[in-house]
Amino acid sequence: MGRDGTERGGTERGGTERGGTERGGLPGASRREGLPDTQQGMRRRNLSRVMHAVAANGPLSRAAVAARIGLTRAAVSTLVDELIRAGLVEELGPERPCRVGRPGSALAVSAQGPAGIGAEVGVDHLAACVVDLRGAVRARATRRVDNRGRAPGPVVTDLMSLIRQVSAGAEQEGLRPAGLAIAVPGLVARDSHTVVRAPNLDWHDTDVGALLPAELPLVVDNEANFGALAELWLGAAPPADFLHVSAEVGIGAALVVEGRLLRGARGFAGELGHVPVWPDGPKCPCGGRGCLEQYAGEEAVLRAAGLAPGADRVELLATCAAAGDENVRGALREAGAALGIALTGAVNLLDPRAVVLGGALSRLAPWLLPSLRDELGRRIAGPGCAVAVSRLGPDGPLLGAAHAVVRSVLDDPVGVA
Amino acid sequence: MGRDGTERGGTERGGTERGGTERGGLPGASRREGLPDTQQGMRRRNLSRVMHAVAANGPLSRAAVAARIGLTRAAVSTLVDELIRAGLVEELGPERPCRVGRPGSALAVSAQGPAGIGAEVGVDHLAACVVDLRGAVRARATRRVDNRGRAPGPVVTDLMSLIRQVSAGAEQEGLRPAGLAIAVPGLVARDSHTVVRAPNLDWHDTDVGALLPAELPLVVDNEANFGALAELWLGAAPPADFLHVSAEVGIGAALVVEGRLLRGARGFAGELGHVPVWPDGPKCPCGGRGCLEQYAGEEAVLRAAGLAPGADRVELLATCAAAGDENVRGALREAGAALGIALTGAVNLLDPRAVVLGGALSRLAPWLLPSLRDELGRRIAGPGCAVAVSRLGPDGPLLGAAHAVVRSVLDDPVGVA
DNA sequence: ACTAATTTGTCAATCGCCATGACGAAATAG
DNA sequence: CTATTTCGTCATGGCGATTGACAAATTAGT
Repeated sequence: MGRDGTERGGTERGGTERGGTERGGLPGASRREGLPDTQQGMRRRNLSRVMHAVAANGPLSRAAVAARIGLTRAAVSTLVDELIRAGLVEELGPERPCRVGRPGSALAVSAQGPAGIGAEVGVDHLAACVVDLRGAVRARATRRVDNRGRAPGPVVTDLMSLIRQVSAGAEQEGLRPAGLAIAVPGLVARDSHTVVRAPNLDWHDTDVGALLPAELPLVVDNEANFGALAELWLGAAPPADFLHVSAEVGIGAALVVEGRLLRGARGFAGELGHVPVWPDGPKCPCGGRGCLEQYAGEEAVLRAAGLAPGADRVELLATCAAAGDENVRGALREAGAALGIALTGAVNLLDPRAVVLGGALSRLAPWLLPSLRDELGRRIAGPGCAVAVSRLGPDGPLLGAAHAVVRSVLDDPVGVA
Repeated sequence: MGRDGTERGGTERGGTERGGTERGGLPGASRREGLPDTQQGMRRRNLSRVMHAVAANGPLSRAAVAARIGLTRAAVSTLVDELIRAGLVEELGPERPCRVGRPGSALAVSAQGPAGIGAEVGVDHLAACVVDLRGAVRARATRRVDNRGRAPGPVVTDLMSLIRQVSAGAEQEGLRPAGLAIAVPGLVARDSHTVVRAPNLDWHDTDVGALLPAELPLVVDNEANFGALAELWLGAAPPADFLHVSAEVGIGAALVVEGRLLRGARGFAGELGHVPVWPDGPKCPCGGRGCLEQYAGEEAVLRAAGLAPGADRVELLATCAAAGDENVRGALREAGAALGIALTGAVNLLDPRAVVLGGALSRLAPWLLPSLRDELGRRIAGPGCAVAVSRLGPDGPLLGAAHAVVRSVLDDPVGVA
């Protein structure tokens, strides 16, 4: 995939580099006070605005872009020229004249330019996909593997072969991989490629970046985070402030505030699974008692339902519940109630505009929602908070990862001219 | 005819008006996709950077400012000239030469320029103060009044007389009030001056702005929010990510993320007092059961301690506990444990770098902390989270309000002509 | 004491980027 | 066929930061 790899190798893109200035108490420590504002920065931001406008609002003429982002037509012309020369935007030809006046020439983000590669390490599958700048999935591959307790090396090797497969297919279509984002079911240290712990994989302090060939800019993050970003970018009517709850084996949450992900000081935010629900409840491996996972975690629900852990546990639960199994329905009802109690705390604390259930929860939503909404509605004063179910379901994290790369290109189109 | 109307009617684009219409920014300028990036904006941001650098890091020479913010000395020179002409920065004279080379001339933010007025409506007091650009409190006035159940009109009238008193004093010293910020013990709707509800004052949907002469730019916000900002700006070794917990009558929290306050979609974030601790506990006026306030709220603690509500309840608790009253100590121990459980959820969810106890909690911290830390430490896996006590104590909200005005001047120095 | 070295603040010249206003081009309306 | 409207581009200008040079003020070295 290294056709133009050198071109992008130099610059660090994708926002991870920013911020985080150590606010050490010492006066001499904080050297830089934010980055200086120079004309190049202005240019970059305006290029980004053009990209976002064109990417988000279909084909657009230069004049329409200018009106939308508040610059003059002349300025937009030069910006668009630069983007076309960089292969990020292409001219589709004259617009259909529907109003009086000369028709503009339609612009769209390139379908041949850079593309984002998303990958996912699940507990029992691996997946990879390629998404182009327009947001279309151009290639995709999945493989069922039980990764429980498997060493990181072989897992990443397998994943890499999937990645090579999809990116080879994409390159044949003229796409150029611009970055790789990997979703993992575990905690990832902030601004790093290190999986601090992934209980279901039994990984600890694993530097995923060190296991991969350093061909592309890499991002590694929690699957719940990528799932939330997918909901933000691809969801039906996305509010910019919501709490995304997902469950694979553990229960994770991701909070989106003003269109940005809240990661926490160390990157560990979103551990909804270990919020205390019944403080004197059963012991939890985390050290606490009565954590949400003891009531709504996969294992707890299976046990309460009287089912043995099988191959596809979530599907098993769903089919049993759909068939009317009262044990299963009761277990899901209880899980929903526990979720509702934990979410009450979260909603009181964060005032999101909505709570979105993703991942396995979206599959089980029909049986979780009544008791969840009941607890939430009873306990929360005031206007309350909408509870919605994600359309994306289990695809969220993978799509979110690929789109994260695409967004990083939109955010800074001119990595290197 | 319709220059805008035709544009809208003709096209068939699926009007995806982005949700973020109500961006909190001061100037209207709500263009379609964020505001355009023009040279004036660059100038404004760089003026702001100079102001922040000079304000934060003591007297500084132009060269030092340039090195710190990454601009050239020449550019900083013109920026500083403009700030001096505007009366926001003043030249203190030649620096003491400690290194080789020509000594610079020290710059500091003006002590005679604009100043921020902070005011506070407490349940049993009113206060106002004036803070200059250097952060010094230049005037201050407090008055003990029992505001419980008093109508907003008279309360605001009394507060206004305090405000006039301090601002008259400040004007005699050459200060010019640049804005007014009022801290109230209740929920304030986002980007408004309306107190949606303040249970202890018995205010509902009260537009404080309408009760005040519109002399100055006004900000109204929750006292917990201002307290957290005070901690951020004035605290000992302030991390940029922390959870500030304060209690006056209710229990409020404010979350600071990357140096910014998280307000929530409606501005109601931080309702820690109504996080469920024991889901089947006693009923709470909010509608829930077993909310934190039922265990750690002022009333609950007084009841558990066997004390009658008196004049200064917090002080009463503190003196009894200090005297060794076992009933009081036990009540505070229980309250601390409940706080610890609620904070476990919050910390798991948000991963702050620290939890800071402010307001009345800082006074009672010696008796709350042991059980609080115990619960938190037992339940939270991983690196845990520091628990600190605010130095500011009850002064936090008032100082935070005044400083909020000062910060707004630093953030946009030329806006205040 | 005198010179060399270093740092500061400022000035003139230049470059980058966007705004302005005018123009030809391409469509519709009458 | 002409008037009107809108689009894209060009030349010009303004604004803001950079570059490079210089005088001023201080320390270091002999």
